[in-house]
Amino acid sequence: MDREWNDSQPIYRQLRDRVVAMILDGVLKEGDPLPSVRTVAAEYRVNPLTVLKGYQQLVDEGLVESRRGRGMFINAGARSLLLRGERQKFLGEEWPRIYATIQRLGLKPEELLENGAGRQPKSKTKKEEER
Amino acid sequence: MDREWNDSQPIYRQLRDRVVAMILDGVLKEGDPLPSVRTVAAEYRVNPLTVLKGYQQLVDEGLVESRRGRGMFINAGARSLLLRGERQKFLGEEWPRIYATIQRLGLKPEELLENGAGRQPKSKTKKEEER
DNA sequence: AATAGTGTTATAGTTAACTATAACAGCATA
DNA sequence: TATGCTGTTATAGTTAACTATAACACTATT
Repeated sequence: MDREWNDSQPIYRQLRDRVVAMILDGVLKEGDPLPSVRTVAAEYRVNPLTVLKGYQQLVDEGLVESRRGRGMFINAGARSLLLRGERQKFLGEEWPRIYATIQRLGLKPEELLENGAGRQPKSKTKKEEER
Repeated sequence: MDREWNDSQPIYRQLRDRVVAMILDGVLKEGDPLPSVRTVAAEYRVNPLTVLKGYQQLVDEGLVESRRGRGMFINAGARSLLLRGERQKFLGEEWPRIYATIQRLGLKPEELLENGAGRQPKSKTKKEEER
């Protein structure tokens, strides 16, 4: 967990996404408690209400259960629920846009998918440049 | 050009991105005029100031020149300037996040490459489900 | 000169995101 | 019972994005 924020999305959504990532990565397993609202707020120097808003989103999605006075806990089945939902969302809404961008920039999808890095296209030929 | 907006980014930035896409795709060539602020505002049913803000961004990036009373025009060298800049931005800031997501969701490169449109994962096996 | 297009600026209001601060409500444990 | 941790609600203020409406400044055409 690094503590940098991205200005392209509201903090509470990024917060939600991080927890989602932790669930998918198995860092947070079913039954596990989330780090408390206040803890996170302090650690990331963010308002507790902002953290709460991110967490509420998870509750609304049925991924997390909130027990007053105890904490918030990962629900049973959260991970497989996520795998289905996030896959669909990604393939349906995000990937098409991303793929179009890759094409537009003249990058090779195969290369990008092989090694996550994606080499810089160095000496571009005149042809490539003009496409 | 379809006229839908994405709630994940401010309209003026999406507007900017569309023009950029049109330049990269060769729909708008150097010297061409952009559709006028008022035209776009009317067509997309958006405030003229919002359109202007998107266009100003392009001016600030040196891609577009504004001539009062005449219109706004694509600068010389805009496309190659874009190819460099956008590639770097994409590879440096966006792709790493995207790639991580792909890994997390256990998506297969073949699946993604099949068609940019994105295909729904059909009957997933128990094994896949648990990763 | 008048008109109809351009970009630009001004004024003002709404909403969502975020912030600060404080208090309330429930649970566990010394 | 008191302390300290949870989630939750209340109040209020700031900022960015967006909106509506209007006017101004410039250019080209009639």
